[in-house]
Amino acid sequence: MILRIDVKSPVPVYRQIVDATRILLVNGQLNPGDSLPPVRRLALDLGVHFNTVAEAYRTLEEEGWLEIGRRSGARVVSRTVPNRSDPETGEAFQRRLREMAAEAQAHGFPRSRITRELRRLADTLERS
Amino acid sequence: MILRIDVKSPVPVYRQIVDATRILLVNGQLNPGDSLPPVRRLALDLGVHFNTVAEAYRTLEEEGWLEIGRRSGARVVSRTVPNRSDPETGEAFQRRLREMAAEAQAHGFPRSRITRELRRLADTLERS
DNA sequence: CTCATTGTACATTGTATATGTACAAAGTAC
DNA sequence: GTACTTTGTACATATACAATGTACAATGAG
Repeated sequence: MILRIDVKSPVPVYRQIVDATRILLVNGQLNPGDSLPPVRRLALDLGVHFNTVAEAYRTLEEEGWLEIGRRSGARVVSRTVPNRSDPETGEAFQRRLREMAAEAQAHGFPRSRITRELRRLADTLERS
Repeated sequence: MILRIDVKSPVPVYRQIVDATRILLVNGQLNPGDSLPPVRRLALDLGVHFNTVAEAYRTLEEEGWLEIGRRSGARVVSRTVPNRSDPETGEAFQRRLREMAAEAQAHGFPRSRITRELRRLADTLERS
């Protein structure tokens, strides 16, 4: 499993691991039955402590993606997606989207590229 | 100035203030010459300590949006947008976009609504 | 049965957020 | 010009959380 994390980011490392892994899970690059690397192994690869990785695995387990066993390690399980999406999720999604767009513009990122990236992601999601 | 913040959010309050204000600035709802409320006033409105608001103002000042004076308070200044957007900003934007989409899907948010929100924001940005 | 491999528990340390309190600066009123 | 009020600033403190260090427990392999 290849992840890139940034220790200088304000986003905590364990959450970066969660976020990156969740993308693999949603995209079907990790499927039920697949094993994740042992915490010590992934920790070495990423250059962090194994407890940090363990925390990330536990978070993903709470979200229903993984099953963790003492000797068996972390294994992807088939997950029943919550089909009842609360309205708050939608609002938060919209708000964070606007925040990110504003921040990108503030960094000098041209509006045309923002719209392009937004549409590109929309297309990708539609096709997969 | 009307902002909504959430003290239960994992995002720190001062950053929520920064993010929300930045949207107003980018959208032209706050313009050069406009004054922001005194820190004690906005703090009362939001239900936080005034030093928390002051920290947000300082962050926006560092980003080049504001000018802060002892007695004059915080005032919006005309800002020269960095026209040289470093490639890292673009990559980070794409990555965070994908992370958010994955998280929304994990929460049961239907893919169709995600694509709709993405395109809606793209349209809005294009027209304004 | 033994042991290596795996995750877990918990104490410790560092960092960042939010607050409390005292202070400094700078307009305003007279 | 002096006193006062309004503004932001500085810094010490409390707390929460992230990351680590270290010891332990469970479990599959041989």
